Amino acid sequence: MKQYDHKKIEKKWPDSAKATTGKQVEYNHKKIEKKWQEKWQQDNLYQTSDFSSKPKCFVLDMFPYPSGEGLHVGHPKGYIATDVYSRMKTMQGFNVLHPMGFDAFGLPAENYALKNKIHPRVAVEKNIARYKKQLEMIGFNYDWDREINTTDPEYYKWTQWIFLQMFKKGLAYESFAPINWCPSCQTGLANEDLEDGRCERCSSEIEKRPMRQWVLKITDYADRLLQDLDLLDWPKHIKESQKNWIGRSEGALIKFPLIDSFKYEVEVFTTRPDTIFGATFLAVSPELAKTWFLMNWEASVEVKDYIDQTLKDRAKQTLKDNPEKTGINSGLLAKNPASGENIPVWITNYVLGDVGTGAIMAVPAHDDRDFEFATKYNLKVQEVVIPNRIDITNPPVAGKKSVVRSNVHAIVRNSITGKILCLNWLKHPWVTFPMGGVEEGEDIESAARREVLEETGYKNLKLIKILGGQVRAEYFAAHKDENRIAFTQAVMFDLENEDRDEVKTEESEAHEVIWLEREKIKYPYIAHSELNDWLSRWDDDKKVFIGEGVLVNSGQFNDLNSVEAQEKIVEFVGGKKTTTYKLKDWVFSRQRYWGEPIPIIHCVKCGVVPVPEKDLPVKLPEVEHYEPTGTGESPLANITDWVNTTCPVCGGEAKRETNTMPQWAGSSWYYLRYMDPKNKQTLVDPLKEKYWAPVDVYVGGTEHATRHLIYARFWHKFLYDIGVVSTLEPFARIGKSLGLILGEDGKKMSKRFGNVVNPDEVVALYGADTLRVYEMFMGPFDGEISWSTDSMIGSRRFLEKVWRLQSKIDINNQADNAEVLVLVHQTIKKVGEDIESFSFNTAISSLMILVNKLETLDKINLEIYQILLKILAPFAPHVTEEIWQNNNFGQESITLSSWPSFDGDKLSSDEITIIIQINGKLREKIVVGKDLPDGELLSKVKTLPKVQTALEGKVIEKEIVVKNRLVNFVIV
RNA sequence: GCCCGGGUGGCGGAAUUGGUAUACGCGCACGACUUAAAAUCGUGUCUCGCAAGGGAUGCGGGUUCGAUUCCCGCCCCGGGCACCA
Repeated sequence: MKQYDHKKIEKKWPDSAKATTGKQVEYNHKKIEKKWQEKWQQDNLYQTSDFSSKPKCFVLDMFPYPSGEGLHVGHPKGYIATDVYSRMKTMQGFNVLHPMGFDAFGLPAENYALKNKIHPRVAVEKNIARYKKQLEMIGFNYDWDREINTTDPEYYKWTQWIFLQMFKKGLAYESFAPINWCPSCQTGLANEDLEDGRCERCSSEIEKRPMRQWVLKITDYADRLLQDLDLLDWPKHIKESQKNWIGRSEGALIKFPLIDSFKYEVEVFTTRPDTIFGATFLAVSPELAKTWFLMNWEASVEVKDYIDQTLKDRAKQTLKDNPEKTGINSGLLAKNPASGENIPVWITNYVLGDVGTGAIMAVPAHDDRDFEFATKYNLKVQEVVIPNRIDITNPPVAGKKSVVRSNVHAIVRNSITGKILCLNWLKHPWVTFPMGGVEEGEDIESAARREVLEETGYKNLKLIKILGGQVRAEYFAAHKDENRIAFTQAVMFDLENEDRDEVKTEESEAHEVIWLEREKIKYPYIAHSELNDWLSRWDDDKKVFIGEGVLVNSGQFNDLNSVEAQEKIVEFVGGKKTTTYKLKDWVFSRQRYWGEPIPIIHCVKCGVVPVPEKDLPVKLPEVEHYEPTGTGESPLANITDWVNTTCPVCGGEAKRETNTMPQWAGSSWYYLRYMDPKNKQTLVDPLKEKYWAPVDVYVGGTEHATRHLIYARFWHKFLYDIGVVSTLEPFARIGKSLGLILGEDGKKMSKRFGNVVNPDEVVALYGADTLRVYEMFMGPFDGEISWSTDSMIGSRRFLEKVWRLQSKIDINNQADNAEVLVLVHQTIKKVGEDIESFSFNTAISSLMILVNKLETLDKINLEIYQILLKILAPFAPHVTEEIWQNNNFGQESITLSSWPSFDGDKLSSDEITIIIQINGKLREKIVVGKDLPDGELLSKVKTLPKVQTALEGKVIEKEIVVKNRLVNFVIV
């Protein structure tokens, strides 16, 4: 394959290229881009003013975490998108806020500093400077006066302030429960920081460690976080992730009293109260069982040992493991509040202490895990819900009497041919298995054998298996003129030999015996609506029915639909409808140096005391050593000057809290600070907040779907509750999530794979405008796409074409080319709509189509060329600015010009191409005037030679005309 | 296992209130310019067929005058959750 020689391309744009009057100047991005970037800066072109008569638009990027490696070409993709979007919005007359800042606290920065033996503060400053330089090269329209940095004490003062407000409301609390501990990062982590039971940063296996932690009560907001997703214009998959993460499940709390001298009621949480009659034992977590010791439960030694051992194993086991289910009979009996039966209480490792109530009612017939356990320990399995099928080909007929029957289906297989024995009914359009009613006192297998013998004469059958429990079905039995409600079981046999008795005449007159291939055995060809149930049980022995159905063996609730029965049963057993969540409170302290100090003081006398607001910020002390201690204490604990303080309440001896906040603290509210970045009195001025909030468009990667985006929503809702912000949600819209740019090899761009492409090189080679156009054109914004420096040439060629069109401008050209005019209006419309919907790739494609068209003309109307420049400007601000100003198209920057509008009447031309189809196949095209009446169109079309040949000697059954689009002749 | 999203040329991809499938770009081939090459410009580029015409949007059915688009059943890929009761 031929490779472009980039060095040679570069020679084409030497730095020395000079403008010559009257002559075409070469497009030299090196000269143009730097010049305009400096000029824009000088003119404060991108300074945003608070308040304006214009409508506001807040466009936000997820701010970067400045790593030591600098930017690769994947990073700017999202920034380019918001830049394009915000530039268009500015031209459309909005007062746009498009800020940038840096999120720099946390482990990556600290680890980088440790590795390179420089102080994190110094490292962060250096990295930020590098990032800013790289960003500036691409020509973004940020208002750098509003830059923020989460590690700036003037910023984190307010992060600490929010924490204090939460503390005051009881939403920040100390916990001593076991938490996730990363032995490599030497810190506790939140649930959100894990990936498959490993540390999301370093992939170490996580241990459970009991230790003192600050925790934020995000669970108080679980329901609102879930509900208010409906208010958001976000991509489906992000909402979906949040939904899954919050993990709401509705069910009921039901009490099972113990029948024992140990008086206690075991409360269980279940999502399936309808199955309670099938609850044949209770399964209790060892964590819960252990608490019973405190209530004077006299357990046997074996039981105590089991509990201790299981708890020990659990501490060691990684979160991902699904160990073999074990358990022990506690010796206790509980009363099933629905059936009244006494059922055993088992202590098991498959019930978790921190989910629900730590105990479940086990329904082995309708839950895979309970079934597995019951099978292992030989516990009773009681079926209480069965599938309910209505025969759609033979539905019950209204007004006919209904008969309830107990039925059997016999599935007989010829063990040599594999074919299945069926009956072809002679007076009805049915094919069925041998079948019939089960007689009083008859077992299911005998009934099946009897039916096979009576109906087909075969007598030597070997039982293979009974296909699970009953299935309820409703159908109309035409041969008996009655509706049936049949409770049916199926029995499978192998035919041992062909020995066969004579069958009665009435049977042989009703149906003939046929043998069918297994592939033929499908509903509705086989007229049993239960068939799919049989088929799914056919090869699969373990069959637990977890679906919706009809209740059986459930006393007064029999025959009820299982979903409808839920509420009634909860009421019957005195249970309580309730809701649980997977979301856990946010473990908020880290035992590391580089984070916001938690503004709390521990006083010997007064206990936990918040730092008074006037003393904020609690600054991170300057230290020599900031390595993690590994003891579960933060490195700050060793800085005695800093740690030792006086209690703000009693003035006595006190120590500062030494844990720091997690990386996600600063980013949970940063968008608010952009509205008012320098305010010393308050987090954000309420008037400014009211003006700018909410963020109109937010852009960033999917990896933040369940952390940053949940945390920020949580903090925002809290700030709403205490009156700091005025909107329910922080980010109204996430247009599309940002798809990664992979390396040319299809792998994630990383130093490790040696596939990193640096934007500096690419900008030097092709220019920032080409980079911007290319990244937007590569593919759909939310798609994951491999980088290709070779493919960039297309975007460069496009900009060069635009550049060359300058020579064709003709002020006297009257723009009377109707075709071009239509295209221009279509392009204005499409580019505007596509940028709005983040479909940048198709916006550029339509710009290319316009440019290709203009290139075919000898002269270009000035106005049309200006329109082209304007709608291209958001993508390629430098080159369009250069052309704009060089030709004196305006006194000011093209950025300050207004977005062109399109004329709805000019979106289609007066001449329309109509396609002509014969039987739906394209046969001919014709150009006619717009809105030509159907009759005229048809007669015109029929004169076309191709149409005439096609229609010759044929009868036209139908003529379909779709206005301004097509004619279709249906012929025989 | 449950829940989302997706499958279209050699490649990135376009087109869905059902109406010309493969826009735009890359690549490739040929041609023009050039001593030559690069760049640039032009032409061609789903597939079978000389043509007429046929076939193709993961697979199999269905609805329709007409299906990439809607319905049913599968297969595969990506993602979220997961002993969550």
